[in-house]
Amino acid sequence: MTIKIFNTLDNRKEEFIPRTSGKVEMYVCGPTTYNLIHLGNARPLIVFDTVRRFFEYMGFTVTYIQNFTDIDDKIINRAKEEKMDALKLAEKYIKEYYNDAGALGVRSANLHPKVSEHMPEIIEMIKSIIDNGYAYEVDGDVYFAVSKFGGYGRLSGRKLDDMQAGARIDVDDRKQHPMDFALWKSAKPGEPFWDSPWGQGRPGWHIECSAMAKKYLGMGFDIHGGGFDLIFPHHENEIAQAEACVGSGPFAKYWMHNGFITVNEEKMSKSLGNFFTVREILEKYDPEVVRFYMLSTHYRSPLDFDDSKLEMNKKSLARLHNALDNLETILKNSSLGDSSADVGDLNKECTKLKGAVLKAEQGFREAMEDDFNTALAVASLFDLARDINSFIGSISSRFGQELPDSARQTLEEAKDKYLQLGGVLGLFEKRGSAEDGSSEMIEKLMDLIIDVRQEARAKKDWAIADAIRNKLGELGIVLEDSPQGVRWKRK
RNA sequence: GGCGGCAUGGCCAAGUGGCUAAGGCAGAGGACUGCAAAUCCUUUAUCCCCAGUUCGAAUCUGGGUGCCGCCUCCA
Repeated sequence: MTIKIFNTLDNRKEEFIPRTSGKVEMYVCGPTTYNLIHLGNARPLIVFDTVRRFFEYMGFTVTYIQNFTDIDDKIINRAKEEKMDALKLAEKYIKEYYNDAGALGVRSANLHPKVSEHMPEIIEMIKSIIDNGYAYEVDGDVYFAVSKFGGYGRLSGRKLDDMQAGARIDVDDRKQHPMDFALWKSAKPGEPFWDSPWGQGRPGWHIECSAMAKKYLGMGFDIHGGGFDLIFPHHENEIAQAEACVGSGPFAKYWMHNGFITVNEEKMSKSLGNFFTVREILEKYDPEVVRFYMLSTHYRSPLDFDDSKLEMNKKSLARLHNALDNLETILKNSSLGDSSADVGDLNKECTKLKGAVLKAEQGFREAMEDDFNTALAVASLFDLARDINSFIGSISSRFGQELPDSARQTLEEAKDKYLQLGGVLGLFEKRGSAEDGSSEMIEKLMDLIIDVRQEARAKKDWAIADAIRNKLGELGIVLEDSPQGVRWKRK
């Protein structure tokens, strides 16, 4: 087993060697909680959640940390608009985060540290950086001196001199170097603040991740992830801060970055009117479709959203679900039959499906081991779906609803593996639906309706049978008379 | 201006030197079915252009064209 990861630090795929055998420690930059999360936020969540699931599938124990930036200019501004306390506002959107992320099948991290709860660590870190000569204070602000830090620019492949030429920002003349960035910002009147050796203020954006990752994972942890746009300056700065604080590196061994999301081929922005929150998308599409779509392309490639692509993926995903439905239908509706007939061919077919299961699992694993190639892994799932469907078709045409024991066992195994592999991608999970007993009642009612219709069909009373099916269709329920039995599902 | 990425069938998307260029969606034909659905089978590409390296390239090199991202506390 060799897992390869494309490491932004060296710009190539590298073999993954964990710091501690059998364990993976990863830190992923979480959202700034000033609004509902949008599609762009959703991609790293889904990508790294999947990375985490794959490591677990491979037997690793994963420690997954994802922060919340709950102190930030955007939060402060928004809080002013809403005449609300900044931290309360952040708290509100953290709750909303769990709602949306959960819908997308993103599991909670082992820890979700917040900036506001790590002031002592952040201040300590800034002090160390100053003591080590990598930062300086000006009028209550503290800046990191990029020219003092030799490795600055390694992650993003930039040189300080090149960046000066193209800098478009107004240069603050209190900075020693135009690229110097704030570690601590003095508070303006009315803004939230914390006491520090440099007066009242709050941390700069970059220092939080360095401080929290270092606290919970220590220097030299395995994987640091985030969106492409964070490479510079955020992650570049994180490295500089952490390594300047400790006096040595590396901060993290593997840096992973997911590609950007566009909507109708354009970057999402409020001014273009193509800015979508996760919640808006989920009003129109099942979260599983969104997740499936995000995983149908390699995580480093750009990904474009529009309705036609989501519709397409909805149909693709339905195919995977149909195979699962086919499995469940035949296992539910069949009784054990006499397997003495045709046993030779049956054994051959069972062996064939078992082989297909193994092949799919191997293909899936190899795809994922190669820098988490989910697009290729999905293909293994489709292959397996086809093999399962073929097997079911062949078996049921031969044995009807009397399923020989060996066939049942083979199907159970295939189903387990199919669910497991889908689960690595976060698919096929049943979520939501409160356990209030109503779903059980619906099941029973549907069984009743189907029985009545089956009686009509037995008498070849197609008018009644079709009327029932059509009426149900109007209610959004689809009936399918498969050879393995009748099944229903919501549209 | 600096740095980086991308260009594969109608659409989406794997593949980075060599068996028949994955998989999905859409389309066509067939099987099954009371019909419908689901399912199965068959079918659709020489990989943006030019030049080169090589026995051999979608895959490497050079040039061209087009698109995109970062350099703005935007994931």
